[in-house]
Amino acid sequence: MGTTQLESVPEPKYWHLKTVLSEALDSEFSVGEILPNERDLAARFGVARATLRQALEQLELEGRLQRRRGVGTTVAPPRVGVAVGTQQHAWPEATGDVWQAVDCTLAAPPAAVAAALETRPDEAVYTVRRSRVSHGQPVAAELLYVPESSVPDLSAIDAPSGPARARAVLRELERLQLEGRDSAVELGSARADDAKELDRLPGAPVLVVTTRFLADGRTAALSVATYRADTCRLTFGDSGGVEIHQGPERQAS
Amino acid sequence: MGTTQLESVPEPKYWHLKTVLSEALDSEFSVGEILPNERDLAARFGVARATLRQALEQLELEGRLQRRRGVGTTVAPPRVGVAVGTQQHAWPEATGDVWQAVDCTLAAPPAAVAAALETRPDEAVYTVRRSRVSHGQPVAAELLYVPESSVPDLSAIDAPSGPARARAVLRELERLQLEGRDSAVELGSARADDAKELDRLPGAPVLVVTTRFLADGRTAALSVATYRADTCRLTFGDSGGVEIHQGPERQAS
DNA sequence: TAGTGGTCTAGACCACTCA
DNA sequence: GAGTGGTCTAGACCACTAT
Repeated sequence: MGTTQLESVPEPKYWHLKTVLSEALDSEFSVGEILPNERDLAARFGVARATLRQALEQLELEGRLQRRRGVGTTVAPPRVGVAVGTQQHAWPEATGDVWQAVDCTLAAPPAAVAAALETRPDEAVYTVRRSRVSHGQPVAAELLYVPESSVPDLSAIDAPSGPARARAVLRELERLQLEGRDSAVELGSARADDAKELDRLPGAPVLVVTTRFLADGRTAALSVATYRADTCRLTFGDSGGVEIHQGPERQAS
Repeated sequence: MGTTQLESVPEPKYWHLKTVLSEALDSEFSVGEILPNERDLAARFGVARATLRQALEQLELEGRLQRRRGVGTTVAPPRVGVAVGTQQHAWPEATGDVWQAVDCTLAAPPAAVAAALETRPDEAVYTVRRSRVSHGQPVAAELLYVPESSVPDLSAIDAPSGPARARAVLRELERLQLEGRDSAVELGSARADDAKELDRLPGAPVLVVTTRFLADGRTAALSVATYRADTCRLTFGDSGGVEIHQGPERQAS
């Protein structure tokens, strides 16, 4: 057969498409610009819409695109670097403007949380819900679990409800001598409640940062923070963190 | 039609499927067990294969499943915790068995790397390729960029080729006084070469850890490590890192 | 109401693994 | 060669946003 070039390893169409689009984004589009709609793009490249969508999904996963139902697909700005655990021995900041307390409940925690906290499954635990905003966009939703025994001086009277109670718990927590912290990062998909708070659809890819705060020789608090994977770059360590935007990515094929 | 329950917020089928499958995995399957094939599963749940696949993809993203072409879908073991930057002031280990040197070249680096290294774009940089294995599985592929000026005493004679040269570069690097390191974690998709090394298909989700090593008041080396997102939990900090496996995940709906 | 992305279907063929 | 997951098509309808 007179195929022009016999590809030894035939690249999937969507993969090739992704490369082409990626280069077009670099050279022909600027941040915030709206792309043609999916039906037009698919027709232009001569593929089915599902195939085009596979390419767009990857580009969205890599933080190059932003898609919103009813609106369209736009070129995403570079990922924002969010500091995570810069200070090895700092409590989750109660004040400052990065985290905003949303709510606080007192109840028995999920079994997995109780295990990580090394509390009895029936011991009541404060669950503080916070959200983090950066550059005007919501970037993370956090659940902070604080065993009642970590904040013994907190009385229900001090903390009547909601955000006020959350702040009271955080204030009490800071009185403890923090000895260290452990973190872990893994990929997850947004639960319905987190997705809503992050302005994404359920199932959207997120980076889950689990942090254990150690004080008095035990786990004094546990934070499970869910970051938008499409828009965030988590930075650790002394200073700001490295930014490498690989630019036009050439496929080795 | 006599639909049993009129869902006020109709959950997508694939989302509901994912929940059902997730529960089945918890209660009826054990690690390593093979699931029925996709065509059978789709028929059993009364959905198109594409819809079923959407659910499976999510579960794979969350590290619950492992799929291999030509073989089948199996229940994945819990994610392995891999230590990343446990020691704030440690060079990338040259010895030890976690990282294995694969290759080493000396050439002008990509522009983005040169910028992060603060070298002239034409300055030659050693590119050390290493792979990391954990529990017998490849978990990460790394490119370590070391400017020639960081290892001035290295001569071509010391390092004839391949892995030997890579080890020589690492040895020289360790002689510098390390002042600190910066890391950043973000979501990416595997390039073709990394995918091959990680035993995944191109485009597979990966956690990209970019680390800058500081010595002599400048960036002495830059590491770009690509971790399998499906099998890895990256741990930072003093000790091992937290493990929270949420178990059966109840959807708030 | 028009236009967007999100979901879903019922097929088809391909690339790969393994007996 | 049989069976698996991976890719692709050409439709359809739905949920959401803006006007």
